[in-house]
Amino acid sequence: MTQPLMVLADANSFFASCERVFDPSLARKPVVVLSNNDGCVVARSAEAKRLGIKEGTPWFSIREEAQRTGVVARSSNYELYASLSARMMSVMSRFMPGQEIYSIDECFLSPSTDARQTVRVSTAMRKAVLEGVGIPVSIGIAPTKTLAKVANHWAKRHPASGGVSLWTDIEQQYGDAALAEIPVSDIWGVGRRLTKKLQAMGIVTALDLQRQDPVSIRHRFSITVERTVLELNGIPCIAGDASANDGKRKSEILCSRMFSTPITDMAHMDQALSVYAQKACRRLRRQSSLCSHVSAFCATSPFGPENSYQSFHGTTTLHDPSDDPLIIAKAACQALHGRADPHARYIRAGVLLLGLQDANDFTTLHGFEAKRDTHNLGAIIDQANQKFGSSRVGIGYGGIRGKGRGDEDTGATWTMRREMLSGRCTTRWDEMAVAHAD
DNA sequence: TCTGGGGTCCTAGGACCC
DNA sequence: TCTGGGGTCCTAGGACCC
Repeated sequence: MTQPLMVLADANSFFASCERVFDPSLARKPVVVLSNNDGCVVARSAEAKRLGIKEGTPWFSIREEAQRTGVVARSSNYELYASLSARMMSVMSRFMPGQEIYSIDECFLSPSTDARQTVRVSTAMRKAVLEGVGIPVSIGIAPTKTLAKVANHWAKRHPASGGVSLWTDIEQQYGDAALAEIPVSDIWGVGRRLTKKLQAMGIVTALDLQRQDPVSIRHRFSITVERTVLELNGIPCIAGDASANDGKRKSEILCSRMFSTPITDMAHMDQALSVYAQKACRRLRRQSSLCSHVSAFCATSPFGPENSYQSFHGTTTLHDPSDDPLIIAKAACQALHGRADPHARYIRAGVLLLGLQDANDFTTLHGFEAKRDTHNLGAIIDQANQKFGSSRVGIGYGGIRGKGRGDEDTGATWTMRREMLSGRCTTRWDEMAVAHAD
Protein backbone atom coordinates (compact mmCIF):
# COMPACT_ATOMS: atom_id res chain seq x y z
CA MET A 1 0.00 0.00 0.00
CA THR A 2 1.41 3.36 -0.99
CA GLN A 3 1.27 6.28 1.37
CA PRO A 4 -1.89 8.39 1.05
CA LEU A 5 -1.40 11.69 -0.71
CA MET A 6 -2.66 15.25 -0.19
CA VAL A 7 -3.39 17.50 -3.13
CA LEU A 8 -3.40 21.27 -2.73
CA ALA A 9 -4.97 23.28 -5.55
CA ASP A 10 -4.43 27.02 -5.30
CA ALA A 11 -5.43 29.68 -7.84
CA ASN A 12 -2.70 31.85 -9.30
CA SER A 13 -3.15 35.51 -8.23
CA PHE A 14 -6.81 34.69 -7.65
CA PHE A 15 -8.37 38.17 -7.38
CA ALA A 16 -6.34 39.49 -10.29
CA SER A 17 -7.25 36.41 -12.36
CA CYS A 18 -10.95 36.98 -11.57
CA GLU A 19 -10.72 40.55 -12.84
CA ARG A 20 -9.34 39.20 -16.11
CA VAL A 21 -12.09 36.65 -16.69
CA PHE A 22 -14.60 39.27 -17.88
CA ASP A 23 -12.12 41.90 -19.06
CA PRO A 24 -9.77 40.42 -21.64
CA SER A 25 -8.05 43.79 -22.08
CA LEU A 26 -6.27 43.01 -18.80
CA ALA A 27 -4.49 39.98 -20.24
CA ARG A 28 -0.72 40.23 -19.92
CA LYS A 29 -1.03 43.62 -18.20
CA PRO A 30 0.16 44.17 -14.64
CA VAL A 31 -3.00 44.10 -12.50
CA VAL A 32 -3.34 44.81 -8.78
CA VAL A 33 -6.42 44.43 -6.61
CA LEU A 34 -6.81 46.73 -3.61
CA SER A 35 -8.22 46.06 -0.15
CA ASN A 36 -11.36 47.77 1.13
CA ASN A 37 -11.09 51.54 1.15
CA ASP A 38 -8.66 51.07 -1.74
CA GLY A 39 -6.08 50.87 1.05
CA CYS A 40 -3.36 48.47 0.07
CA VAL A 41 -2.45 45.89 -2.53
CA VAL A 42 -3.89 42.46 -1.71
CA ALA A 43 -3.39 40.66 -5.03
CA ARG A 44 -1.01 41.07 -7.96
CA SER A 45 -0.83 39.45 -11.36
CA ALA A 46 2.51 37.86 -12.33
CA GLU A 47 3.36 40.99 -14.34
CA ALA A 48 2.73 43.20 -11.31
CA LYS A 49 4.91 40.95 -9.15
CA ARG A 50 7.66 41.25 -11.72
CA LEU A 51 7.49 45.03 -11.40
CA GLY A 52 8.45 44.54 -7.76
CA ILE A 53 5.09 45.48 -6.24
CA LYS A 54 4.81 43.79 -2.85
CA GLU A 55 1.69 42.47 -1.19
CA GLY A 56 0.39 44.83 1.48
CA THR A 57 1.93 47.94 -0.07
CA PRO A 58 -0.24 51.00 0.60
CA TRP A 59 -1.76 52.06 -2.72
CA PHE A 60 -1.19 55.77 -2.15
CA SER A 61 2.55 55.17 -1.81
CA ILE A 62 2.93 53.60 -5.27
CA ARG A 63 -0.02 55.00 -7.19
CA GLU A 64 1.85 57.51 -9.34
CA GLU A 65 4.67 55.18 -10.19
CA ALA A 66 2.24 52.35 -10.88
CA GLN A 67 0.07 54.37 -13.19
CA ARG A 68 3.12 55.54 -15.09
CA THR A 69 4.21 51.95 -15.69
CA GLY A 70 0.78 50.90 -16.93
CA VAL A 71 -0.43 49.07 -13.82
CA VAL A 72 -4.22 48.64 -13.73
CA ALA A 73 -5.75 48.83 -10.24
CA ARG A 74 -9.13 47.48 -9.20
CA SER A 75 -11.09 47.79 -5.97
CA SER A 76 -11.89 44.41 -4.47
CA ASN A 77 -15.11 42.95 -5.83
CA TYR A 78 -15.84 40.18 -3.35
CA GLU A 79 -19.17 39.32 -4.87
CA LEU A 80 -17.48 38.40 -8.16
CA TYR A 81 -14.64 36.52 -6.44
CA ALA A 82 -17.02 34.50 -4.25
CA SER A 83 -19.04 33.49 -7.28
CA LEU A 84 -16.02 32.40 -9.34
CA SER A 85 -14.61 30.61 -6.29
CA ALA A 86 -17.80 28.56 -5.98
CA ARG A 87 -17.61 27.57 -9.66
CA MET A 88 -13.96 26.61 -9.39
CA MET A 89 -14.53 24.52 -6.24
CA SER A 90 -17.48 22.77 -7.81
CA VAL A 91 -15.47 21.77 -10.89
CA MET A 92 -12.61 20.41 -8.76
CA SER A 93 -14.88 18.45 -6.44
CA ARG A 94 -15.81 16.28 -9.43
CA PHE A 95 -12.24 15.10 -9.95
CA MET A 96 -11.17 13.86 -6.51
CA PRO A 97 -12.80 12.95 -3.18
CA GLY A 98 -12.32 14.64 0.18
CA GLN A 99 -12.43 18.28 -0.86
CA GLU A 100 -11.70 20.62 2.02
CA ILE A 101 -12.14 24.27 1.08
CA TYR A 102 -9.37 26.02 2.92
CA SER A 103 -9.86 29.58 1.66
CA ILE A 104 -11.56 31.46 -1.13
CA ASP A 105 -8.92 30.36 -3.64
CA GLU A 106 -7.55 27.03 -2.46
CA CYS A 107 -8.68 23.58 -1.44
CA PHE A 108 -7.16 20.32 -0.29
CA LEU A 109 -8.25 17.06 -1.91
CA SER A 110 -7.59 13.48 -0.82
CA PRO A 111 -7.02 11.29 -3.88
CA SER A 112 -7.36 7.55 -3.49
CA THR A 113 -5.07 6.87 -6.46
CA ASP A 114 -1.30 6.32 -6.65
CA ALA A 115 1.11 9.14 -7.38
CA ARG A 116 1.25 8.78 -11.16
CA GLN A 117 -2.50 8.58 -11.56
CA THR A 118 -2.94 11.53 -9.17
CA VAL A 119 -0.65 13.62 -11.35
CA ARG A 120 -2.72 12.71 -14.41
CA VAL A 121 -6.03 13.54 -12.72
CA SER A 122 -4.59 16.80 -11.34
CA THR A 123 -3.48 17.84 -14.82
CA ALA A 124 -6.96 17.18 -16.19
CA MET A 125 -8.53 19.04 -13.28
CA ARG A 126 -6.31 22.05 -13.86
CA LYS A 127 -7.31 22.12 -17.52
CA ALA A 128 -11.01 21.87 -16.67
CA VAL A 129 -10.85 24.84 -14.27
CA LEU A 130 -8.90 26.94 -16.75
CA GLU A 131 -11.27 26.21 -19.62
CA GLY A 132 -14.53 26.10 -17.68
CA VAL A 133 -14.05 28.96 -15.24
CA GLY A 134 -11.11 30.89 -16.71
CA ILE A 135 -8.94 30.73 -13.60
CA PRO A 136 -5.41 29.27 -13.67
CA VAL A 137 -4.60 27.05 -10.68
CA SER A 138 -1.39 25.41 -9.48
CA ILE A 139 -1.36 22.01 -7.87
CA GLY A 140 1.01 20.47 -5.32
CA ILE A 141 0.95 16.77 -4.43
CA ALA A 142 2.71 15.38 -1.34
CA PRO A 143 2.29 13.04 1.63
CA THR A 144 1.38 15.92 4.00
CA LYS A 145 -0.41 19.25 3.77
CA THR A 146 2.70 21.24 4.61
CA LEU A 147 4.70 19.52 1.86
CA ALA A 148 1.76 19.90 -0.54
CA LYS A 149 2.06 23.63 0.10
CA VAL A 150 5.77 23.46 -0.67
CA ALA A 151 5.11 21.53 -3.88
CA ASN A 152 2.41 24.02 -4.82
CA HIS A 153 4.84 26.94 -4.50
CA TRP A 154 7.27 24.96 -6.56
CA ALA A 155 4.69 24.54 -9.33
CA LYS A 156 4.04 28.29 -9.28
CA ARG A 157 7.73 29.19 -9.49
CA HIS A 158 8.68 26.62 -12.15
CA PRO A 159 6.59 27.03 -15.32
CA ALA A 160 8.16 23.84 -16.71
CA SER A 161 6.09 21.90 -14.17
CA GLY A 162 2.97 22.69 -16.19
CA GLY A 163 1.31 23.84 -12.99
CA VAL A 164 1.41 20.43 -11.31
CA SER A 165 4.24 19.31 -8.97
CA LEU A 166 4.75 16.00 -7.17
CA TRP A 167 6.90 16.36 -4.06
CA THR A 168 8.63 12.99 -4.38
CA ASP A 169 9.79 13.92 -7.89
CA ILE A 170 11.25 17.18 -6.64
CA GLU A 171 12.95 15.37 -3.77
CA GLN A 172 14.43 12.72 -6.06
CA GLN A 173 15.73 15.24 -8.50
CA TYR A 174 17.17 17.82 -6.10
CA GLY A 175 17.53 16.03 -2.75
CA ASP A 176 18.11 18.33 0.22
CA ALA A 177 18.80 21.24 -2.09
CA ALA A 178 15.06 21.60 -2.69
CA LEU A 179 14.28 22.49 0.94
CA ALA A 180 17.61 24.25 1.43
CA GLU A 181 16.66 26.93 -1.07
CA ILE A 182 13.36 27.76 0.70
CA PRO A 183 13.54 30.36 3.47
CA VAL A 184 11.92 29.11 6.68
CA SER A 185 9.51 32.06 6.53
CA ASP A 186 7.92 30.58 3.37
CA ILE A 187 6.76 27.48 5.22
CA TRP A 188 3.06 27.21 6.06
CA GLY A 189 2.61 27.97 9.74
CA VAL A 190 5.77 30.04 10.12
CA GLY A 191 4.89 33.72 10.41
CA ARG A 192 6.89 36.85 11.11
CA ARG A 193 7.44 36.40 14.84
CA LEU A 194 8.35 32.77 14.60
CA THR A 195 10.77 33.46 11.74
CA LYS A 196 12.70 35.88 13.92
CA LYS A 197 12.97 33.44 16.81
CA LEU A 198 13.96 30.56 14.53
CA GLN A 199 16.57 32.63 12.76
CA ALA A 200 18.08 33.60 16.08
CA MET A 201 18.55 29.88 16.71
CA GLY A 202 20.24 29.43 13.34
CA ILE A 203 17.18 27.87 11.70
CA VAL A 204 17.10 29.77 8.44
CA THR A 205 15.90 27.40 5.72
CA ALA A 206 13.11 24.86 5.45
CA LEU A 207 15.80 22.18 5.56
CA ASP A 208 17.09 23.51 8.91
CA LEU A 209 13.57 23.29 10.30
CA GLN A 210 12.99 19.81 8.91
CA ARG A 211 16.08 18.56 10.79
CA GLN A 212 15.01 19.84 14.21
CA ASP A 213 14.07 17.47 17.00
CA PRO A 214 10.24 17.68 17.18
CA VAL A 215 10.08 17.26 20.96
CA SER A 216 12.49 20.05 21.81
CA ILE A 217 10.74 22.25 19.28
CA ARG A 218 7.47 21.60 21.10
CA HIS A 219 9.00 22.55 24.42
CA ARG A 220 10.57 25.68 23.08
CA PHE A 221 7.59 26.79 20.97
CA SER A 222 4.32 24.90 20.80
CA ILE A 223 2.64 21.83 19.50
CA THR A 224 1.79 23.74 16.31
CA VAL A 225 5.45 24.16 15.36
CA GLU A 226 6.16 20.56 16.29
CA ARG A 227 3.50 19.50 13.80
CA THR A 228 5.14 21.59 11.11
CA VAL A 229 8.47 19.81 11.72
CA LEU A 230 6.78 16.40 11.54
CA GLU A 231 4.89 17.34 8.40
CA LEU A 232 8.11 18.47 6.70
CA ASN A 233 9.36 14.94 7.41
CA GLY A 234 6.40 13.41 5.64
CA ILE A 235 4.40 12.52 8.76
CA PRO A 236 0.83 13.83 8.40
CA CYS A 237 -0.48 15.46 11.57
CA ILE A 238 -2.60 18.40 10.48
CA ALA A 239 -6.17 17.16 10.41
CA GLY A 240 -9.05 18.46 8.39
CA ASP A 241 -11.22 21.12 9.96
CA ALA A 242 -14.41 19.14 9.46
CA SER A 243 -14.64 17.76 12.99
CA ALA A 244 -15.29 20.77 15.20
CA ASN A 245 -17.86 22.74 13.23
CA ASP A 246 -19.44 20.08 11.05
CA GLY A 247 -17.65 21.70 8.19
CA LYS A 248 -19.57 24.93 7.89
CA ARG A 249 -20.55 26.54 11.15
CA LYS A 250 -18.22 29.25 12.48
CA SER A 251 -17.37 29.41 16.14
CA GLU A 252 -17.10 33.18 16.13
CA ILE A 253 -18.30 35.88 13.79
CA LEU A 254 -16.44 39.13 13.25
CA CYS A 255 -17.42 42.18 11.25
CA SER A 256 -14.93 45.02 11.25
CA ARG A 257 -14.00 47.84 8.92
CA MET A 258 -11.68 50.75 8.53
CA PHE A 259 -13.49 54.06 8.04
CA SER A 260 -12.87 56.16 4.96
CA THR A 261 -12.78 59.24 7.20
CA PRO A 262 -12.18 59.04 10.96
CA ILE A 263 -14.99 58.98 13.49
CA THR A 264 -14.53 61.44 16.34
CA ASP A 265 -17.71 61.14 18.38
CA MET A 266 -19.58 58.31 20.01
CA ALA A 267 -22.84 59.01 18.19
CA HIS A 268 -21.24 58.12 14.88
CA MET A 269 -19.41 55.23 16.53
CA ASP A 270 -22.79 53.84 17.60
CA GLN A 271 -24.02 54.13 14.00
CA ALA A 272 -21.07 52.16 12.73
CA LEU A 273 -21.28 49.52 15.47
CA SER A 274 -24.97 49.11 14.80
CA VAL A 275 -24.37 48.55 11.08
CA TYR A 276 -21.59 46.01 11.76
CA ALA A 277 -23.68 44.26 14.42
CA GLN A 278 -26.49 43.83 11.90
CA LYS A 279 -24.12 42.39 9.30
CA ALA A 280 -22.68 39.97 11.86
CA CYS A 281 -26.17 39.10 13.01
CA ARG A 282 -27.24 38.23 9.47
CA ARG A 283 -24.38 35.73 9.25
CA LEU A 284 -25.33 34.39 12.68
CA ARG A 285 -28.88 33.66 11.52
CA ARG A 286 -27.68 32.24 8.22
CA GLN A 287 -25.84 29.49 10.11
CA SER A 288 -28.76 29.22 12.57
CA SER A 289 -26.75 30.02 15.68
CA LEU A 290 -27.32 32.08 18.78
CA CYS A 291 -24.61 34.08 20.52
CA SER A 292 -24.15 34.70 24.21
CA HIS A 293 -21.44 37.38 24.15
CA VAL A 294 -21.10 40.48 22.02
CA SER A 295 -17.71 42.21 21.85
CA ALA A 296 -16.96 45.54 20.26
CA PHE A 297 -13.67 47.31 19.66
CA CYS A 298 -12.40 50.53 18.14
CA ALA A 299 -8.93 51.90 17.46
CA THR A 300 -7.09 54.97 16.28
CA SER A 301 -4.47 54.87 13.54
CA PRO A 302 -1.33 52.86 14.33
CA PHE A 303 0.53 55.13 11.88
CA GLY A 304 0.03 58.36 13.79
CA PRO A 305 2.65 60.07 15.99
CA GLU A 306 4.60 57.97 18.47
CA ASN A 307 2.46 56.69 21.38
CA SER A 308 -0.73 58.09 19.91
CA TYR A 309 -2.22 54.66 19.16
CA GLN A 310 -5.26 53.87 21.27
CA SER A 311 -7.56 50.89 21.17
CA PHE A 312 -10.49 49.89 23.32
CA HIS A 313 -12.61 46.83 23.59
CA GLY A 314 -15.40 45.54 25.76
CA THR A 315 -17.78 42.62 25.95
CA THR A 316 -21.46 42.49 26.85
CA THR A 317 -22.82 39.19 28.14
CA LEU A 318 -26.39 38.64 27.05
CA HIS A 319 -28.84 37.46 29.67
CA ASP A 320 -30.04 34.83 27.24
CA PRO A 321 -28.45 33.71 23.96
CA SER A 322 -29.93 35.61 21.06
CA ASP A 323 -30.01 36.21 17.31
CA ASP A 324 -32.11 39.35 17.53
CA PRO A 325 -30.50 42.28 15.67
CA LEU A 326 -32.04 44.82 18.10
CA ILE A 327 -30.55 43.13 21.15
CA ILE A 328 -27.19 42.49 19.53
CA ALA A 329 -26.79 45.99 18.08
CA LYS A 330 -27.60 47.48 21.46
CA ALA A 331 -25.18 45.15 23.23
CA ALA A 332 -22.40 46.11 20.80
CA CYS A 333 -22.80 49.82 21.56
CA GLN A 334 -23.04 49.11 25.28
CA ALA A 335 -19.79 47.15 25.21
CA LEU A 336 -17.81 50.31 24.44
CA HIS A 337 -19.78 52.85 26.46
CA GLY A 338 -17.72 54.30 29.23
CA ARG A 339 -14.60 52.53 27.98
CA ALA A 340 -13.65 54.27 24.76
CA ASP A 341 -12.14 57.74 24.83
CA PRO A 342 -15.00 59.81 23.36
CA HIS A 343 -12.65 62.37 21.82
CA ALA A 344 -10.18 60.17 19.96
CA ARG A 345 -9.93 59.95 16.15
CA TYR A 346 -11.01 56.40 15.39
CA ILE A 347 -10.15 54.84 12.06
CA ARG A 348 -11.58 51.38 12.62
CA ALA A 349 -14.12 49.48 14.68
CA GLY A 350 -15.65 46.05 14.77
CA VAL A 351 -18.19 43.73 16.36
CA LEU A 352 -17.39 40.16 17.38
CA LEU A 353 -20.06 37.58 18.25
CA LEU A 354 -18.89 34.90 20.70
CA GLY A 355 -20.27 31.96 22.60
CA LEU A 356 -22.02 30.64 19.50
CA GLN A 357 -24.37 27.71 19.83
CA ASP A 358 -26.76 25.89 17.57
CA ALA A 359 -30.18 27.56 17.76
CA ASN A 360 -31.96 24.26 17.11
CA ASP A 361 -30.15 22.49 19.93
CA PHE A 362 -30.73 25.23 22.44
CA THR A 363 -33.00 23.97 25.18
CA THR A 364 -33.44 25.18 28.69
CA LEU A 365 -35.99 25.35 31.47
CA HIS A 366 -39.41 26.73 30.69
CA GLY A 367 -39.30 30.47 31.21
CA PHE A 368 -35.60 30.68 30.33
CA GLU A 369 -35.79 30.30 26.57
CA ALA A 370 -33.35 32.02 24.28
CA LYS A 371 -34.22 35.57 23.35
CA ARG A 372 -34.92 34.69 19.76
CA ASP A 373 -35.69 37.22 17.15
CA THR A 374 -39.33 37.05 18.25
CA HIS A 375 -40.76 39.68 15.93
CA ASN A 376 -38.92 38.00 13.11
CA LEU A 377 -37.40 41.39 12.52
CA GLY A 378 -34.07 40.03 11.34
CA ALA A 379 -35.69 37.67 8.87
CA ILE A 380 -37.95 40.42 7.54
CA ILE A 381 -35.00 42.77 7.06
CA ASP A 382 -33.10 40.00 5.29
CA GLN A 383 -36.01 39.37 2.94
CA ALA A 384 -36.52 43.04 2.16
CA ASN A 385 -32.85 43.48 1.37
CA GLN A 386 -32.83 40.40 -0.78
CA LYS A 387 -35.80 41.66 -2.76
CA PHE A 388 -34.97 45.34 -3.10
CA GLY A 389 -31.19 45.35 -2.84
CA SER A 390 -28.94 45.36 0.15
CA SER A 391 -28.88 48.18 2.72
CA ARG A 392 -32.41 49.29 1.78
CA VAL A 393 -33.79 48.41 5.17
CA GLY A 394 -32.12 48.21 8.57
CA ILE A 395 -32.13 49.35 12.14
CA GLY A 396 -31.02 52.90 12.80
CA TYR A 397 -28.40 54.08 10.36
CA GLY A 398 -28.16 50.65 8.78
CA GLY A 399 -31.21 51.37 6.66
CA ILE A 400 -30.08 54.62 5.13
CA ARG A 401 -28.64 54.13 1.72
CA GLY A 402 -26.46 56.62 -0.06
CA LYS A 403 -26.01 57.18 -3.74
CA GLY A 404 -23.06 54.89 -4.32
CA ARG A 405 -23.29 51.46 -5.88
CA GLY A 406 -21.56 49.61 -3.04
CA ASP A 407 -23.65 47.43 -0.79
CA GLU A 408 -21.82 48.89 2.12
CA ASP A 409 -22.82 52.39 1.22
CA THR A 410 -25.17 53.66 3.88
CA GLY A 411 -24.63 57.26 2.92
CA ALA A 412 -22.54 58.04 6.00
CA THR A 413 -19.19 59.76 5.56
CA TRP A 414 -17.29 56.93 7.22
CA THR A 415 -18.32 54.13 4.89
CA MET A 416 -15.72 52.67 2.65
CA ARG A 417 -14.33 53.85 -0.59
CA ARG A 418 -14.24 51.63 -3.67
CA GLU A 419 -13.48 53.82 -6.61
CA MET A 420 -12.24 51.27 -9.12
CA LEU A 421 -14.83 48.55 -8.85
CA SER A 422 -15.44 46.14 -11.71
CA GLY A 423 -18.83 44.69 -12.66
CA ARG A 424 -20.44 41.86 -10.68
CA CYS A 425 -20.85 39.98 -13.95
CA THR A 426 -21.94 36.64 -12.55
CA THR A 427 -24.42 37.78 -9.89
CA ARG A 428 -26.19 40.92 -11.21
CA TRP A 429 -28.26 41.05 -14.36
CA ASP A 430 -27.58 44.73 -14.87
CA GLU A 431 -23.82 44.28 -14.58
CA MET A 432 -23.33 41.39 -16.97
CA ALA A 433 -20.38 41.44 -19.31
CA VAL A 434 -21.15 42.55 -22.86
CA ALA A 435 -19.48 40.92 -25.83
CA HIS A 436 -19.15 42.72 -29.16
CA ALA A 437 -18.72 41.02 -32.53
CA ASP A 438 -17.09 43.28 -35.08
C1' DT B 1 -4.64 63.23 2.94
C1' DC B 2 -4.22 58.06 2.01
C1' DT B 3 -1.94 51.40 5.37
C1' DG B 4 -7.81 45.11 4.74
C1' DG B 5 -11.01 41.73 6.78
C1' DG B 6 -12.34 37.34 8.66
C1' DG B 7 -11.13 33.54 10.87
C1' DT B 8 -8.65 29.43 13.76
C1' DC B 9 -5.78 27.29 17.19
C1' DC B 10 -2.88 27.24 21.26
C1' DT B 11 -1.29 28.62 25.87
C1' DA B 12 -1.15 30.72 30.30
C1' DG B 13 -3.41 32.06 34.13
C1' DG B 14 -7.35 32.76 37.14
C1' DA B 15 -11.67 31.06 39.27
C1' DC B 16 -13.75 27.50 41.22
C1' DC B 17 -14.51 22.78 42.96
C1' DC B 18 -13.52 18.80 45.89
C1' DT C 1 -5.32 30.79 61.84
C1' DC C 2 -3.43 27.55 59.35
C1' DT C 3 -3.85 25.07 54.76
C1' DG C 4 -2.42 20.60 49.51
C1' DG C 5 -3.03 18.96 45.22
C1' DG C 6 -5.46 18.00 41.29
C1' DG C 7 -8.90 18.84 38.12
C1' DT C 8 -12.03 21.59 34.91
C1' DC C 9 -13.65 25.55 32.73
C1' DC C 10 -13.28 30.10 31.01
C1' DT C 11 -10.95 34.11 29.15
C1' DA C 12 -7.40 37.01 27.25
C1' DG C 13 -3.87 37.35 24.31
C1' DG C 14 -0.55 35.79 20.91
C1' DA C 15 0.43 33.82 16.58
C1' DC C 16 -0.81 32.25 12.34
C1' DC C 17 -3.47 31.78 7.83
C1' DC C 18 -5.25 33.77 3.28
